[in-house]
Amino acid sequence: MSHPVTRVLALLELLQARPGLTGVELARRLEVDERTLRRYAARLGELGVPVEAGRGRYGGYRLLPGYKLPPLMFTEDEAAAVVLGLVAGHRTGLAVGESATESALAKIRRVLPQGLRERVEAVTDTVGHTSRAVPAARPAADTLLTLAAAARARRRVRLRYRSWRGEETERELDPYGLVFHAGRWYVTGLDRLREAIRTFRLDRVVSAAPLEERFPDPGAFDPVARVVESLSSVPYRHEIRVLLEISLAEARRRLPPTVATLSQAEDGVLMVARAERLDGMATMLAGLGLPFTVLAPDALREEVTALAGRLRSYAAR
Amino acid sequence: MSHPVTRVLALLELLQARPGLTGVELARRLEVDERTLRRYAARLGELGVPVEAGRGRYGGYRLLPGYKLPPLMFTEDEAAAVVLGLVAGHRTGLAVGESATESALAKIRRVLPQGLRERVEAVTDTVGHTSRAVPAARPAADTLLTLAAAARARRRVRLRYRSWRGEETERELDPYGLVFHAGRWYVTGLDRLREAIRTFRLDRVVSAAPLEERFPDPGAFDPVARVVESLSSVPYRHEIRVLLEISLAEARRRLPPTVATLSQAEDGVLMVARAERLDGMATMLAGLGLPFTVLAPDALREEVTALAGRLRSYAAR
DNA sequence: TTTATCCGGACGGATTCTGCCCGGATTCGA
DNA sequence: TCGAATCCGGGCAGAATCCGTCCGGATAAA
Repeated sequence: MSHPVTRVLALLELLQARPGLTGVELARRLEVDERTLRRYAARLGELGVPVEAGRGRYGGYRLLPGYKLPPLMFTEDEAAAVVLGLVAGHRTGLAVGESATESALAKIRRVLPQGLRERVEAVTDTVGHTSRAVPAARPAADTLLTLAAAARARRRVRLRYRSWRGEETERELDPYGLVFHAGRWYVTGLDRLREAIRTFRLDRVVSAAPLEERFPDPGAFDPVARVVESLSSVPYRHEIRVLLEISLAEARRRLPPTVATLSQAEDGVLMVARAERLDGMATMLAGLGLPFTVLAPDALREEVTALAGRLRSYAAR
Repeated sequence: MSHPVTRVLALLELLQARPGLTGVELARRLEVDERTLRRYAARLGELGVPVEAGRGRYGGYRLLPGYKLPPLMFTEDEAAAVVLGLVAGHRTGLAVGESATESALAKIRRVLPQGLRERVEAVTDTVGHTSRAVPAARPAADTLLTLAAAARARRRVRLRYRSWRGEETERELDPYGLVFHAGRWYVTGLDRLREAIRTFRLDRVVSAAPLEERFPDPGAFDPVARVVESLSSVPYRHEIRVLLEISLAEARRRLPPTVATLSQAEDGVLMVARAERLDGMATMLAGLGLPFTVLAPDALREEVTALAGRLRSYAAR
């Protein structure tokens, strides 16, 4: 072991992989005197990588979070897992910070040893998927982090938001929760501009800045249910009410929450939904393959009857 | 800038973030003489982090892949993206190497500066999901990397495999491709033990070692189709053939490949599938909401007719 | 109390670091 | 071909750093 830079990094690597090693052991591994080992530990502290030591029996050294991120000493397996994890996040839409993800990937790929890089690329090149990649619509990492921290701390945020039309508005929001749904990130909470619960897509958030104001605990507010509800509460023309002869649990498994609201009723499950066109609803009901009763509207009964007629004609071909 | 260890790491950080910086610029940023900067570059080389320099106009320094992975100097956004990417991969099942992922996450979390760690944890703690997490069934990173490299290089592998019953077998496989499907990784290829195409789950692979033998290009072999087929080629009772009045692209969007095989025909799309029960198939066809012609079997026509009758009665309630 | 662990200043000899000097090599575009 | 812009590395001398050794002391847990 020839040089201090080498040894200091080796110490960092040992401590990242194995918190709690003793000074004797670390000195042995680095082939230095214990006093020197202590100097290296101090050196890491000067680098912004504080090292804490427990004294006495069962003592040893471990890294503490510092004011900055230290060099990360990954093994090859870990680096591969990181690359594939980033790629996976990208594919599913769960990745955040397009630029942060891309630059992290670039940094790793640039220095991946040849053999490992080929193996990792073989995975990404050869793997086939049976489900489609999610179209890109990702929030900046900072937006997500800021809103999550604000939601947890119950702090109001000032939100600059760009609507689908391109208009920018600024408002204050009490963020109640974050939801990941169908490849997109949403924040839902009390919009102080409208004094109503609103849901926003994070990829449309231009900026989010925490304010000093706190908001009270929203109690049993369910962000997931709320996002799903707001996504489905487009003012469709028809309100539909159908009684399904099925259990509530099974209905929940079969029907996406974005499609209908389900509740237990006397003779089955009450499904309440909205639809622009009733023929599509008739088709969906037929596709459930179970007995149902149309409570409203009458026009849906007619659509179901018409569908039955069509099926009859198809079978007769 | 006080100390050589500090400066060498600062150089590494600069080069990871900005390949191509000139010696003059790097020396300025590190507040050292250019000659010293050159010495630092050489020092990185000694650390196993080779630095290449382009001479002449538009020259500059950049990192090369070395024989080992260097310390990775991530920004806070990048680290957050890595953590969230790993968590995303874990959730979707696309993550590999349970232990590699966990240890990489542990390494980062241990040293994330307080503020950033809280923000990242706020995300993972507060986010709600509308789709379910995939149950864990992940291959070791090494297994995946080895098989992918072998598939690409068309090298046979010796596979030790544990069946669902717990029996271990050893065989040689010509891996044609890897597929990720429904939260699981599969490899498909020519099983030299059976001399037939077989599909294996990677989480059941005990070990995979590349051999010297090469295998010929499998030509137009489609690993995705094959995996899907082998997963669905349970010997269902009925073969079904239906002509759908729809485009092939739309059919592919509406019908999961695990359900049916689709091909372009003269008057629409030919759907070939297998089913144990025809009433379920009738229901599915009704749920497509488009005209169709049952080519076979006759019993399916009867089931469609029966479904039409049932729908008629529901509408009459 | 005992055992096992970490702590840090001081010293002196050995080694390394650094800026400066300098002649040389290599790209690229006009 | 030339000029501009870039990298290269040995040598020198003064400054800085490294390292083992020494040592008295502090801290946990059983």
